[in-house]
Amino acid sequence: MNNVANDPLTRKLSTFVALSEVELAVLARLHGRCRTFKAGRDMVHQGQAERASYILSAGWVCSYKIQPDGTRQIVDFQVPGDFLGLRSVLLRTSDHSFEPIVDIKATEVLTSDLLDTFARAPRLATAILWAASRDEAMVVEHLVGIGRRDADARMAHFLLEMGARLSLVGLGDKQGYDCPLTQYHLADALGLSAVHVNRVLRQLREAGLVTFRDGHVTFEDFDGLVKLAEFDPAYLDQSGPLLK
Amino acid sequence: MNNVANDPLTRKLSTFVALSEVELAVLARLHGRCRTFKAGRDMVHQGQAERASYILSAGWVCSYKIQPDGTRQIVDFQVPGDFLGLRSVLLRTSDHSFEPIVDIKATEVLTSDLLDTFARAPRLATAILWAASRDEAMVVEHLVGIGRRDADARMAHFLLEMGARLSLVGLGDKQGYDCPLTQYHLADALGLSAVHVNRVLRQLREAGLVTFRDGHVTFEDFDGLVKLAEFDPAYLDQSGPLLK
DNA sequence: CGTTACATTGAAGCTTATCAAGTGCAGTGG
DNA sequence: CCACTGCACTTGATAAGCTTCAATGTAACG
Repeated sequence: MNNVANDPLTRKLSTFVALSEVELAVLARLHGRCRTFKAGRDMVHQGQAERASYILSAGWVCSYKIQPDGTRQIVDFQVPGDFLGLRSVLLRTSDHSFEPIVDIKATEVLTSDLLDTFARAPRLATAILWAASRDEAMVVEHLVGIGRRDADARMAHFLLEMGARLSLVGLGDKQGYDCPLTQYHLADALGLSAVHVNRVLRQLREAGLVTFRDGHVTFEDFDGLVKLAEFDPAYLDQSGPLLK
Repeated sequence: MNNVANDPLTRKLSTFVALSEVELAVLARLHGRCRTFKAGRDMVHQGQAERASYILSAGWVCSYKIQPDGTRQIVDFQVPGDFLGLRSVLLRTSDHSFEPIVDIKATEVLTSDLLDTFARAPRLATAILWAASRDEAMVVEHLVGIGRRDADARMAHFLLEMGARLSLVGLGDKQGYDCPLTQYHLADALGLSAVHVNRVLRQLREAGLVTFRDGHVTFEDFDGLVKLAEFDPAYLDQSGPLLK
């Protein structure tokens, strides 16, 4: 369980409520077996009945759905401190798949332990539900982006959101962040073709707004990007440490 | 609180777990003041800090987000038995707005009562979390539709989903259902223009699949529509009473 | 009976997809 | 060490799908 205070989930939940020693201990006990997963190999498969969820401690994961015609829609990315599969523990089958984008570390959380926590540490439970609500708000914002923003704004918004999320756990700032995604991941997430993703990235780069290259996102003109994307981070509910 | 057993929410939750007398009583007590809202007048406004959520007992509501440029994305529709604003009770501000599509009836649920219920009736709490998980799964499927389905399949999928959801609370079947939406609602929900919605509806009608007219959806060729939409209702997690 | 809200249709044009070809680079095995 | 392979990225040409603009139709309502 190592140093709980510096664990990314603890860090994230602490922006919502200050947790007591006791609550931190309950949270620590929630962390089960620590497992590693290889990049590219699915952890959970669509349609599979899954009894546990995970807390991601290192690396990036994406959750996605495959269509019968083979096209893929990435629903969300998970970064350190995020839950994996929290939504589907209560559903009879997982409605989506998880793919580690790089080699990752995650600890298992048993559904029974989770429900126990709800009865025994209500404040912690509230914090976990807050995180889940925030996750859903991100999916909603993603939906809005795909439905109503053009490709440029969509990309800009996405890059800004990931920056804000990563900065919350200390993995990014207003300069930029490390990002292991390929242009294919971006395409599957944003509902675009990989070819078009390439063109959009070029435009943003040539406009001097942002550079996506060699696994790193560099913000060249942060405010300009915010304006293009009409990015309002209210939905992330992290009024404190936004991008510094 | 009238006849709880026939209340649409009770009916919905019962497809997940059989609730005991005691749990039904707690659920009944959760229902606060019954209120009515006029069609078209917003109930909750984006950015507003909201302390309560609602249980919808009659009528249709949509939840949506407005973009700075004025375009609107409808995130989901709520029908009788659905919660309203459950996701945002824990967030500091509501991240979206609610508009009643017709005159509706809804009962208020206080956040404090809700959290109490979690501690006092764990099985009921699980059922409520199940409903919330299912709502999120619907948003995810909506995201997939907008990102990866063409306009025809998107429309077909939407009409089928609403049919399945309504049949769960006894308001629809394999023949069709009453639907108070305008083509503008459909456009805002599906990420299309109203003009294109009109054309798509015409195509589906002329192909002998569905008719959307005068506030009523009529399935003319249910299986054909399922095939076109590649509709797999697994995500709705309502294995029992799907469309009859 | 004019007004308003919703539905319908045509025409033109833009955004994005698809197809096709080619570059650059890291890893692998001879 | 070098050819070979595979993957990610890049670019151009063409075309589809959908939007926008504009006009018209239709039913309900005060």
